[in-house]
Amino acid sequence: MYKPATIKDIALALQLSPSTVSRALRDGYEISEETKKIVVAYAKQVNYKSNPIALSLKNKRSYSIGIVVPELANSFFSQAIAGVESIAYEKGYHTIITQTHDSAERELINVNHLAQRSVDGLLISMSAQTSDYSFLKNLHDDGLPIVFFDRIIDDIDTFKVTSDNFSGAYNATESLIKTGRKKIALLSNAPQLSITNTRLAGYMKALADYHIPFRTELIRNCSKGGNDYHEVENAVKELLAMPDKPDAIFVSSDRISISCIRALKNLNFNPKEIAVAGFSNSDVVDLLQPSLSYVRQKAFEMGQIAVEMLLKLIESKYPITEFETKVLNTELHLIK
Amino acid sequence: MYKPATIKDIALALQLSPSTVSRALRDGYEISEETKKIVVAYAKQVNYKSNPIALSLKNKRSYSIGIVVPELANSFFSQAIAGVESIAYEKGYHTIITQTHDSAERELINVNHLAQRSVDGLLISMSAQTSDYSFLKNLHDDGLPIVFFDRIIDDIDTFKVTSDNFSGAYNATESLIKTGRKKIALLSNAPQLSITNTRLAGYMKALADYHIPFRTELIRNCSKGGNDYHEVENAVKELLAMPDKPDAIFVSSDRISISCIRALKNLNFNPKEIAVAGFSNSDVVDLLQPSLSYVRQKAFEMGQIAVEMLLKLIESKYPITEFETKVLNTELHLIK
DNA sequence: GTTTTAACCGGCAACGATTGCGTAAATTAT
DNA sequence: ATAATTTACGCAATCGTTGCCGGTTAAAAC
Repeated sequence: MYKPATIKDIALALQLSPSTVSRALRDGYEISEETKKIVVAYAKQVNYKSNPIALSLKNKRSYSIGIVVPELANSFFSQAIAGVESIAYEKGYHTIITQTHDSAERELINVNHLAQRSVDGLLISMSAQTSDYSFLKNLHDDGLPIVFFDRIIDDIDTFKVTSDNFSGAYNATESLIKTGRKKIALLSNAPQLSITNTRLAGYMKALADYHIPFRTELIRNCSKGGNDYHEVENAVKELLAMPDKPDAIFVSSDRISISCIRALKNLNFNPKEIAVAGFSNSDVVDLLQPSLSYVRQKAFEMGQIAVEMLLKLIESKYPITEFETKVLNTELHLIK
Repeated sequence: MYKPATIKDIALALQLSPSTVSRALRDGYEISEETKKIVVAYAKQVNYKSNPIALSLKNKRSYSIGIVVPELANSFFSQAIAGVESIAYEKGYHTIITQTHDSAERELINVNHLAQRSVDGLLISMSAQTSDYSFLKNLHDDGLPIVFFDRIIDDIDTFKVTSDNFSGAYNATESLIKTGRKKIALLSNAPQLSITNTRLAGYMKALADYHIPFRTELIRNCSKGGNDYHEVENAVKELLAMPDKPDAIFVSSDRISISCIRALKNLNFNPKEIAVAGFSNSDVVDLLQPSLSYVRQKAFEMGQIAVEMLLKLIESKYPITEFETKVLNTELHLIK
């Protein structure tokens, strides 16, 4: 079996006590320079690396942070994770990434696993299908530092960072209106997500500002969040089969934007006939056909900010009671 | 701080010894049914969960496996990871995912971190920029179970799983030839990757079989693996500026396929003028414009097979000396 | 009635690293 | 020359859990 050198091994080989070796390696003041040299040299020779597991057990600190996202295949999340890593590595923390596939059950399992493997803190963007947040609340009450990003929740009082989803949705809707569209459908994600509702509000405000009546029959919730393509295709099909059918679709979810484009293609719809705008952080969204205007979130920055908040929580000597929710603006990219 | 209940806490509360509690919870034969009931009930009440860190320290088993991939944002890898997870969770293992961004340095750091956090084994697809495999070889020689997938290497003797890159490349090239293309350029990844060379061989064989001369000036290595778009754009630009310029491009790398498409669009090239075929597991490749024929790998299955191999290594009582390299076939999707 | 034999449970040590405390020897101060 | 201090190190406990060795009862066997 794989068996790295330990402090005891070194102590035995050098006829010293483990304590002395430990202190020598950490450059303790009570160890003679000569001894230090010997120990350090031998440690290097046998490629000694301190055992993080043992340290975690003793210190209850692991210098690793857990990341929980719905779906790695979603560009937004992989970009956010890259942002997290850029800061975390710099500060000496490692990241442990898990995905929930938008399943509440998997989310519970993953979060508990991370908590028990004593991550020092948790970055989480909630699964679309989670409605019971008590497991997170319990962990948080027990003192586990948690920061929410993107898909945040109200029930837990801590640092949060998300996009200005209201304005993003408003601007996207407005851009459709400005190109003459008046019957704008909305495809959205599961209604228990914070972002779903905020984006709905932005959409409604834009309609109101331009005196376009709000029609509930133009709203479709795809509660499986685009994990089920057929749910989206059916929604699109229904919309386009309406007698007074929409001339545009605003998609308020990243995954569903792509599914919507695919549905329009599969249903052989003329791109001129129906305009699409949607949230998307896909790195190929500009190459898609039918094309769409898209709202891009600052995913990388969001990851960076989230982890900075988390590290503040982790490294604070005293409990923090004043929390902030940061809101990042979005960028609207129009079809050329 | 977050402080879960321990066996000691239970022992103290129930006036028992820690050993008794431990055995009661694991249903040891030497504990009376009555005591077991009491202990189990109390453990449930205080939500006792065994501390995996302590267990790892003691047993040198963590029931977690490390996954190292170049890039999470690459659909191929996120699909493979999903495959790994599907099996791993079922068998009671957790996954710890890290990405290298194709950096040799980051790969070294991540692998060492995983090894020291005592993962029971490692699944790895090599970074494009790694040329020194000694760190892996050392770990492997020390007994750490390792399975390579997709981007495998020859230097280490263990289980491996990859795609039939030769046939994939052959078929894609052949499809271009069959549509009348004769001057087929090749865009490929870093030459130290196994897959790069195998795909090159498939490309060359197809040319040879159809009596098309092989021209080195039509080969371009993008050694940054598509992480640098401009590298790809320049390669495309150069190819298309040649006096006897190619009428088709075969892209032998997932990431670069997308970059190539983007380059052709940015350079305003007529899709009729130049046909493209490439490896891609993107879930939107069928929606891209300019469109391309694409070779799809069985990423999910590859992840499943890789983890099954790894679990065989991990759970085997005796050292395994007979290793297998599994090769999965690919699917060619032609432009409609 | 004495010995065997279960059934049940506790104590100790160990996994690897750290740390407060104790202490011997060496050095300095008086 | 003696006391006070410094230097340099070892001991033992700790984190949570489990394996191993005991030991104490009681019932069963002789």
